[in-house]
Amino acid sequence: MSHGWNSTSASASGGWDSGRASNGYSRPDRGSYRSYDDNSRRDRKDFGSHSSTRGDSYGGGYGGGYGSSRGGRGGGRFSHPPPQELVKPNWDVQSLPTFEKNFYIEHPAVTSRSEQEVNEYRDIHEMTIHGDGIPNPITTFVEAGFPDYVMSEITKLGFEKPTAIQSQGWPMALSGRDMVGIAATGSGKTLAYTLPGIVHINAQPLLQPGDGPIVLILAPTRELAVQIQTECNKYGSSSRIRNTCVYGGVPRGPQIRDLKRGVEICIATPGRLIDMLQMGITNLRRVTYLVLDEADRMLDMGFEPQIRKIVDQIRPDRQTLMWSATWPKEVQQLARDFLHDYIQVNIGSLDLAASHHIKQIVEVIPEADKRSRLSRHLEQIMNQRENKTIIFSMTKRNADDITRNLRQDGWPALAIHGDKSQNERDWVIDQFRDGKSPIMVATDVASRGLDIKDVKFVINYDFPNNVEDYVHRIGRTGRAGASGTAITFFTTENARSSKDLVHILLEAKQEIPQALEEMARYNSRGGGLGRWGRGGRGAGRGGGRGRFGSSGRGSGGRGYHSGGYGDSSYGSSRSSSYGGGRTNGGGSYSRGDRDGGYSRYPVNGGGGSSGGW
DNA sequence: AAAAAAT
Repeated sequence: MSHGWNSTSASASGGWDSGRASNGYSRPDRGSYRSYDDNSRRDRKDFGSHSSTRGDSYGGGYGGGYGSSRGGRGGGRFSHPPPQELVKPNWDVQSLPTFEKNFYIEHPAVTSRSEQEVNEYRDIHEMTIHGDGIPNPITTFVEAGFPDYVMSEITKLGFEKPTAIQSQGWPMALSGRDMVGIAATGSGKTLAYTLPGIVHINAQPLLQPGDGPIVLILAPTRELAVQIQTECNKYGSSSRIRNTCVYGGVPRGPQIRDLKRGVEICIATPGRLIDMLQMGITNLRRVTYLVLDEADRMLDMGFEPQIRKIVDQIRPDRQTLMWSATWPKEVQQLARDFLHDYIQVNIGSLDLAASHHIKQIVEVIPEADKRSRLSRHLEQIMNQRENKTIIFSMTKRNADDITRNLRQDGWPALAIHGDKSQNERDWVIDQFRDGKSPIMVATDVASRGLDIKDVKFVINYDFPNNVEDYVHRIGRTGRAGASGTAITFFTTENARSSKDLVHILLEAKQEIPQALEEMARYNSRGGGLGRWGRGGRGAGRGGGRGRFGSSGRGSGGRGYHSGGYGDSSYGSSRSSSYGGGRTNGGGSYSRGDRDGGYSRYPVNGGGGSSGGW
């Protein structure tokens, strides 16, 4: 192919053969990846300035056969050849340049830890591991042995301890092994793979003209991709690691410019990346660290063909890290196809609602009552100090309708869904994240992966199509061990999900409204555990239950107090007192002054927030 | 019947 895909022609065009010696890079002894830190940073800085003067000077260096058609303008906007189908290269691993991927030097404190101590630590953090040769978890940042420039960022951000997924995931990832991590978003997953990624990058040859990224991170939604980029920016900047985020819905230009200038990290949603590859804007020949984030979601969204197409373009001896919130057999298959001899860590019980700290309230009501019921809930919620709320609807249209109604009623609500421009989507997320607008109405675009702090309430205005989505939606609250409340409107239309929902509530030891129980009893669909626990999707515990978690820890003991867990407000009394005609818990909210911002909400809970329910 | 994602 003209792409120079086979390694011979690739190295001829300079893409592969970036020769360490020639660019001044030399890897220090295996002693520690800490020690080459200074050296490589200096190099990167130098390169940085070189890169900024690049202009159109190295146009000819890459793209093989494309050179001539680009009319001599390096970044020419209209000079790309027509897209070409991607062909899977005939990988000959032997002839590819070698690369380093094992950087892990175990800290003495970690080495000296007894097996019992390690097991105890894993136990406390609800961690299960699968596979051979899994390194011990680290328990402090120091034990992870990150280079100083990473450490200083960690210190700067004021984290105290690694999260569970980080403490086990870092040594696994740093050791160069392929790995699977099963953990909810918000568990610190992003850092669990980006920091080792940065270490990986700093051990690779410096960027040469025409090089693609070293680290590729694939994510299912644009919002998630942006979220990941934000993390990368925090830690990559001090080591001059460049990244770009490639996703649809926004102009290609800036992304093309970034890719052509060269990046170490590329975060992408599949479609736009394939677009870029087909246009020959970049290539994946240099990728040696591949991350598939939210793998279950990507499969749910039908991305499998695209993912395969992309992964085909990456050398097979790469390091691959796959992350997922669940472990259904489709994801397992993907792991078998893309990973070699992988090791795995699961955090927490995969059982639903892994979230016993999320209070789940289900209200069986007629469709027509939803609107007024929502208002009442919001009156209560907005009286509280912490009141970030996501309202989920089934359709984009309904999301708009709900938002309009709320705004008419004076609530500061913003909507996000797939028909909004990317600009608006980003803006809405920002407003919501920063707490400038405490109510976000969303479709399932926001049901998974979004990691927004302090979401205290999730309201399922419409019940989702399936219980997996239900679980993911309610998982937007109660993040990182915080408390949260999910309120779900359930109508007779949803009866076919009643059994599944009852099962979830049972498992999470939540109250089950009688009406729901009856529906479940008379509704024959599914039988037994319904979709859950059949070993198929969702909880996907391979063979029945108990593979991770619920049989042992997780389900029973931890921290569930029937009643006043978390916020005092949603106490056990709510089901009886709620709806009894009370419309205003504390009296301080008054209707009618729309457009007044939301400063009218009491800022410190003074409005009697604990009275209502 | 719906949402997301490349246009």
